[in-house]
Amino acid sequence: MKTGNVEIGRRFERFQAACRKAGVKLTHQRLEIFREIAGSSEHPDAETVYRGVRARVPTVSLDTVYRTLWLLDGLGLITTLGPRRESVRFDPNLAHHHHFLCVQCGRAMDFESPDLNALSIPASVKKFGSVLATHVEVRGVCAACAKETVAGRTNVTGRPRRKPSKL
Amino acid sequence: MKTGNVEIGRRFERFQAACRKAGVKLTHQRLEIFREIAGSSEHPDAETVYRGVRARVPTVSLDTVYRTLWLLDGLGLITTLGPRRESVRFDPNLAHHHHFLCVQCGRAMDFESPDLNALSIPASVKKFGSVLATHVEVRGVCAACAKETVAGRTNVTGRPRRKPSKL
DNA sequence: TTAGGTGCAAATTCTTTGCACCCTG
DNA sequence: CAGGGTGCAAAGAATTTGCACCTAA
Repeated sequence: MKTGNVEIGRRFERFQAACRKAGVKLTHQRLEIFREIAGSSEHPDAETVYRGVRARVPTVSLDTVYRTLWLLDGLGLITTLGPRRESVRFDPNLAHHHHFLCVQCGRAMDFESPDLNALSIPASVKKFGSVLATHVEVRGVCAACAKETVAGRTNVTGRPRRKPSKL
Repeated sequence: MKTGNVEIGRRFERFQAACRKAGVKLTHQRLEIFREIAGSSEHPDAETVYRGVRARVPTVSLDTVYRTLWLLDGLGLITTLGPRRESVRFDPNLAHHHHFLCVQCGRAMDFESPDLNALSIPASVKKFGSVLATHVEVRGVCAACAKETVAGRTNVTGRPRRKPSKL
């Protein structure tokens, strides 16, 4: 899975511009960590990124990778898969349904929609494997969090609090 | 968020039938753990289920909750949100895209689809909060895993291996 | 210069495992 | 009665934090 050079270049520009705008420093480590992730269409975890970066910057620390990854996430330069920095959650609702996920507190709400149940998946997906289920994931900020977010701080720092806001 | 009694009853029957069919014992703890999760439309994590069950069965242990939850998952009685027992993964692809998630190995593949990008979300979702993004999550078994799964063992035991199959 | 970044090591939290005893089928 | 299931305590992993030194702007 390779990503075109043109696209990678674009991602770098976006990165540098975002750093400037957000007033965060453009360090060697950040550059290399970004390079590591921007160049792949894999969905690496922190450990994997760490291993890759260490090949070029032997002194980086795993926690810098974590901080940078969350920084990039905060800057909107990358996203995460699934629930955000929360552990696995279980869902007893076996009816076909969909989720609204709050990106602040991690809360998940169910909703139903016959239209969405009837989604047709592009044929190209079949080449990945056999399909068991399909659902729509909507991300946003839930009403409760929107209210709390007084001054719109976005915590771009890459230093998350351990429990963002346990439900 | 409450779930109707009829539906709960149905879930219990399904549970007992599934246990019988899979040949796993129907213990007091399992019943109570199932009751705890079947009765809510929250999406609790293991810790939350544990607290709830402990109110009725003071001696349950957290690890029994974990085992039972994964057992229920293995039996197809509940599902999980997001990636399956994997840590957070990051995605550098900012283009609107969708995911195919392998339920065996956790690998995620991107795919694009103008049709899916154009999904219209039901108006009822707006009451949850503001929508930032929407994407489709397809779950299935990837080609690689399908090949490996020789005898179709589904690991219903609830005793997962620590690293199911690190990508 | 100087506030923001970094590396290190220790702390935390979340999960899983080993094992002896217990209970369902 | 037998083998799966359970609780406990300890091991392991994945993340985060405190802090003193370093460096981009």
